[in-house]
Order: sequence, then C-alpha cells, then structure tokens
Amino acid sequence: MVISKYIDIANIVKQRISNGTYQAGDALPGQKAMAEEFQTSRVTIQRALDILSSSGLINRRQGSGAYVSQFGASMLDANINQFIGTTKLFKDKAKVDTKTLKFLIRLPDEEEANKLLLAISTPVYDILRLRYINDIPYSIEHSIMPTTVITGITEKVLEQSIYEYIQTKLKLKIGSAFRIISADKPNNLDKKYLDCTDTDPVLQISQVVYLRDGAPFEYSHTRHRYDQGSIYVSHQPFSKD
Amino acid sequence: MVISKYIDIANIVKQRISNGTYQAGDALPGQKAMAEEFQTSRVTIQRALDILSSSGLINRRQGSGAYVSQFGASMLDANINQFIGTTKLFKDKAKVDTKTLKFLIRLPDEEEANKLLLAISTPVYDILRLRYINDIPYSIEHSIMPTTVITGITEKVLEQSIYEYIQTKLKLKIGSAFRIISADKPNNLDKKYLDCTDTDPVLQISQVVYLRDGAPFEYSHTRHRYDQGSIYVSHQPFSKD
DNA sequence: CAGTGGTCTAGACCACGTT
DNA sequence: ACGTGGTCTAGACCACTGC
Repeated sequence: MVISKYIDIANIVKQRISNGTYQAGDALPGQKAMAEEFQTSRVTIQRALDILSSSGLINRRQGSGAYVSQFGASMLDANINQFIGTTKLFKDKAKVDTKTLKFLIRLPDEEEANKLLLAISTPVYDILRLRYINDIPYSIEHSIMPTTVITGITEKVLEQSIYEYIQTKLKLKIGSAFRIISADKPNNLDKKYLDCTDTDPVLQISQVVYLRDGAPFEYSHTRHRYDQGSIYVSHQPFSKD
Repeated sequence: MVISKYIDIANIVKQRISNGTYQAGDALPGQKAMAEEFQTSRVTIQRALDILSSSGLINRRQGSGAYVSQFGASMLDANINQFIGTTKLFKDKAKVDTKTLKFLIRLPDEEEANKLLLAISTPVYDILRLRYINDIPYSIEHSIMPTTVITGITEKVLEQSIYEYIQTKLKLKIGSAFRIISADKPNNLDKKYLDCTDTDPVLQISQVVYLRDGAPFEYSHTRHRYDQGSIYVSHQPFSKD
C-alpha cells in the first residue's frame, strides 16, 4: 500500500480502464466482489469509486451497477480541470520556453491585497512572463504572489516552473483554485508579444489559487491568442439535486 | 430528514455559514461534537463535510480542524460550475427572453453522432435560440439533442427552459458535463444577432451533457459577446497528490 | 501528549433495477 | 424476489497539529 487503501484501489481500477481490462460501457465487478478481491470492506470500495466517479471515469446506477463512462479512456490523458502550471502541462510533449518580462517586489494595490487576503503593507512579487510552446508565443502570464507565503523566488525559478518550486522546494500543498474565464480584445502587450492584430481575440483566465490550508498564494491573469488553446472543464454532480 | 442524513447536515451547515453563525476563517465544531449534535456517527459527519469541501466552502486540516473558507460566503450565491440553463441562471434576477431562430428534426452529421453516441440514422433536434437578458442580446445557443432520449419538444418548451422540461416533465436526472471554452472571432450570426463588430470577440462554450446513467443528451455551442458574461470555475482536489 | 481529523471494518438496513 | 448500490453505525487505530 502506497498511500491509502481506497486511493490505491482507485488507481488500480483506473489502470484497468486505461489498459482496456474494463472497456467503455462495461459494468465493473460488483462492490461485494471487489471487496473480496482487494481484501477490504465494501465501504472502502465505495470510497475508491467516489474518486472515479468524481473524475468522470464511471457512472453509478443504484440497483444496477457501476459502468465505465464512454469518456473513460479519452479522459485519462485529457488535461481537464488542471491548475498546474504551463510547464507541467506540456511536459514531455513540447518544448516550453519562458521569457521573464518583469520581475520585481512591490506593495500590492487594493484589489490585489483583497484577493490575496493581505495587508497593503505586505510586499508581493509582481511577475510578468511570456511562454513559448515549440517556439510559438503561447501566453502572457501576470502573477502576483505574497512574499510571506512564497519565499525565495529567483530569476532561475521563473525560467522553470513556479508550481514545481512551490511543491518540491517549499513543500507546500496546493488546494483549490477559482477561475474566471473570459474573452477580451487584445491590449498592447498582446499585440506586441502574442502577435495579435486588432481582430484577434484573447482568451483570459484570471485565477486565485489557494494552498490546502486555505491561504491564497497566487492571483494571476493569463492571456492566450484565441487560436492557441482552449479550456477543458468537467462538471460532476456531488449531491443529488 | 428530507433526503439523506449527510446531505441534510451539509445543508444545515451551509445555512449556518450563510447566515453568519460560522464566519469565514472560523473553525467548525469538531466532528465528535457535530456527531453528538446531529445524533449520528462521525462517518456520517465526514460525508457531510465531503460535500462542503468539494464545493469549496471549507478547508480541512488533519490534526487541526475544518475551517470556513474565506470564499465561503461569497461562494454561496456565485453561479460556479453551473451547467443549468440560461433561464434558471437568471431566475428572479433578470428578465429572460428567448427567440427561436431554428427548430427542426434531421439526421446528425458524423461529429454530432459521435459526440452523442448515436447511429447516424437516429434523428436529432437541431435548435438555434437567441437569448435576451433585460432586452439585451445575451447569447446564441445551438443545441443538438437525440430525439430518442429527449422526447416531445415543442416550440412552447423552447421558449421556456429545456432543462426544466427534462427534469420535471421527462423526470430525467442530469449527470455530468464536459465543456470546452474558447475565444473566437465573430461569425455572421454573431454580427447579426449579438451586434458584434469585427473587433468584438466572442466567448464560446461547447459542451456535451450527460444524464446520470451516462447517456449524452445535448451537444451544444453557446456564444456570448465578450462583454456579456464570463465563466466561473472552481477546482477542488479530490485525492492527495 | 492530548485532541483533531483520516482511514478502515463488519454488519445492517434501505432504495432501486432487473427479471 | 433477488441482486445491485446507497446509507448508516459504533468502534478502532493511525497521522497530524499544536500546546
């Protein structure tokens, strides 16, 4: 057992969906059968199934069974609901380059302090980066981070992945994220760095990201050319409505 | 008890967050205390907390407690991760009008059949509607629905809410949704009905919506003027990573 | 170390689908 | 009627936080 029994079981079942042992539309073995196979109780099997259904891999029908979602296979590799950084998203898939356009420490304005739950006297990092995928301009990311939570950022870190740094070096755990997605007309930066003309729309993602303990650590705006990427979102119901 | 104990408890706690009994940042009573208050077991309390944390209302810290998210109060009314129809979204808040531009039954093309998991010989509804909020053009919705799943749609239903009809009249339960959000240049319909000029971007939401049993029932594209609405998305981690 | 939340069990009963 | 998943319990042990 690596982490917890129910997470391990969920991963094993995920694996079986991935390798075709359970095909789209198939019913999974009953909870009782799975409880026997994994030498555990039915409640633990249900916790594992919770993970799979909340990520859209299976559908559960009371009185009938749990079925592999038709989306199943295609979901496994899709980058849905991601809030990881650009770097990880394209890892091993494409060449990612970063150009830091601005990197300074200053005091936050009222809106920034508000979003990050900071006093306006607490300094923040102000970071503007241009990302290239396979040498094509991909996005402009403008991030504000509190220096009290995220410490020790250097130019070197910025060229790699800030998220990687936060998780491995600072050993902080990322919790939730709230995003607002909108379309916008190109501004001067978009025209200059993303090669937008006046008629090329921009897709903007504004987000506040929180650590697992609830402290906000990033308020950012990321802008993409309209033809350089879409956002994939899945929605699963939790309670019955 | 209305539905299940754990859902009822979640709703009661939600109520208390809403009315300020539990304030942002406050620790909730311990699980043991709540189990006593609600005359139930700790496991049932945990199921209730699962609902609250998966909707971002609380943060849980092992060894410490469960805390009301700073977002808490503001989340309650926000229409986050919604996949309900336009009508319900603005219910009691604004005047919603619908103009049906197209309503016919035809055979699906290959992509539509693919998304809806249909044979190309199964007829689908092809519906194009223009929505107004307070008499201002709000969105163009193009929906494809299988006639085998969604039956008996009339002009009258289209002027109201299709989702309402599906849930109350057909008594079907909506399950999950997968969306792709993108920015786009305006097309001829956008220019004609949303009053877009060549430099007014459009925010497009393409989605496939599934019933709880996994059957897809809608493949649609909704287009908004860039200044008429954004998409709010929240992301909560499920398993530990 | 005391108190908290996280995981797990074995068994029970209920709600629902299917036959 | 039977088999499925959904809910619930009482109690146990573990992992973590914070004093």
